[in-house]
Amino acid sequence: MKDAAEAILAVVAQVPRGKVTTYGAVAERAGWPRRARLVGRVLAALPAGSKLPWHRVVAAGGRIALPAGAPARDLQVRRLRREGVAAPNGRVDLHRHGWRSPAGDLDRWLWSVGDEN
DNA sequence: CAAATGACGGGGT
DNA sequence: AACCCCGCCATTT
Repeated sequence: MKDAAEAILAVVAQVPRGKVTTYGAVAERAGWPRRARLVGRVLAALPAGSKLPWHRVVAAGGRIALPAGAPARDLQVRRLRREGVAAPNGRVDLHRHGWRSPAGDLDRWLWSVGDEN
């Protein structure tokens, strides 16, 4: 599973400031569809002073996944806030801050490939 | 070895 | 919107 962790961390590292993505989306982009939980475990194992923007990863629907009361949760919310991403009620608006990979969307790609007919 | 446990997700009530 | 339930699966009990 070590390779998976590597791919996941690589994806998280790409999430730009002021944008957020979801566990499921990260898993998908990392090449491990439906393994959102794995993403959660990998991030949970992150060393204390990691430089990765783990705070830009939220649960489906924009929910902050960390349990209420967890110190890391507050840190995440503060960091997001500092980047201009508000999280009222422990929620971020994905329509507004959701990360759309720059012009390389998977759906778009799937459509443009099979048009050689 | 069986059961519980999550930084998850989606569908149903 | 708030829950509940179930599928998911490596780890921990």
